[in-house]
Amino acid sequence: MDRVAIFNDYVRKKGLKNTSQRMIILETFLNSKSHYSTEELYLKLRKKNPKIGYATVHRTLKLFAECGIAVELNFGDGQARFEPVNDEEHHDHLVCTRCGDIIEFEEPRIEEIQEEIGKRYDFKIESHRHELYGICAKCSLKK
Amino acid sequence: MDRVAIFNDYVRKKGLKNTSQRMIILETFLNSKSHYSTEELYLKLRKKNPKIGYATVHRTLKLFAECGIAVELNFGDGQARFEPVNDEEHHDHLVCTRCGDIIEFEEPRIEEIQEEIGKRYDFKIESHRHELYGICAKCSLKK
DNA sequence: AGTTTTCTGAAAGTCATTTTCATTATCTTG
DNA sequence: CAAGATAATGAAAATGACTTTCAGAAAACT
Repeated sequence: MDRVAIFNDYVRKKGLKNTSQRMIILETFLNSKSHYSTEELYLKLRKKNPKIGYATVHRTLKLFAECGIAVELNFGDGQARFEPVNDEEHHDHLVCTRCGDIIEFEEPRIEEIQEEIGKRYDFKIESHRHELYGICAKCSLKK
Repeated sequence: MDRVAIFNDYVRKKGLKNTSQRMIILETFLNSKSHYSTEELYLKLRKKNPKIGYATVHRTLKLFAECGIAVELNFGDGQARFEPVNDEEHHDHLVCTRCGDIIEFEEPRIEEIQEEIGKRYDFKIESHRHELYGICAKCSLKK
């Protein structure tokens, strides 16, 4: 089931309504390089749809997170970012503290060890965040 | 060098002043179970020292982080938390999403893999955050 | 002790986010 | 399809954590 279908299902089940704004936001959100903050997505949407309000964008992003087609990320810059979720793959992030660039990485071994840690503490892991902060290759060169 | 000495050194080097408030805050901060938010530490300090202001507590916690005797953590509840740093050991956190309890874990294998990932992307890692969210043993029992 | 400089606490200001509320749009039912 | 019920929207106000301001207080230097 693709993410649009998941969202529509969620909306139906919850008795919510399917509005044009939500569709526009969903489409733009899914068809873009990820890691949008509310502000960024709002500004982007605004260009083509000047009538969409900031609050709606924010509410809709929260809704995406709620129904599982997005995750909320926070890289310590003081604003939440949202990333479309892809069921097949899970990744974490390298965050460049100089240019703000975000690189995704996958590491199944870490996922395994996490499971192990959960068992060790009798802790039911539901989600995690794992971010590595530092200087990316480009910035290292630039000096 | 213990953390009080590190702090005093830092203050001296930077031309800052050594005030009674800072000493009180430092002592309370170090001698407590960790993971205080500014608010929590402020309320605790207030009981014995009604004259200490919120801003001072917050500024001082930031100062601790700056001089390396504390780290700032963020568990997604909208407020920063500070934890005293212990040079010898490094740990990450399990955060119970039901009761807010925080359990520390150490896992050298993950630290190693992180190094490896840094090399893979030619990325100079300076810090990281790794948190596992879920339900702790106690809360699982409570139903 | 006097001077300079940093600190402090209270209050005001920021900034992202959230809520409110009057209006509008969607959905369901008749 | 129209009417009524209900949720959604956008603008503005509110919130809450954090940050800054500023006048008086405290520390460090001379």
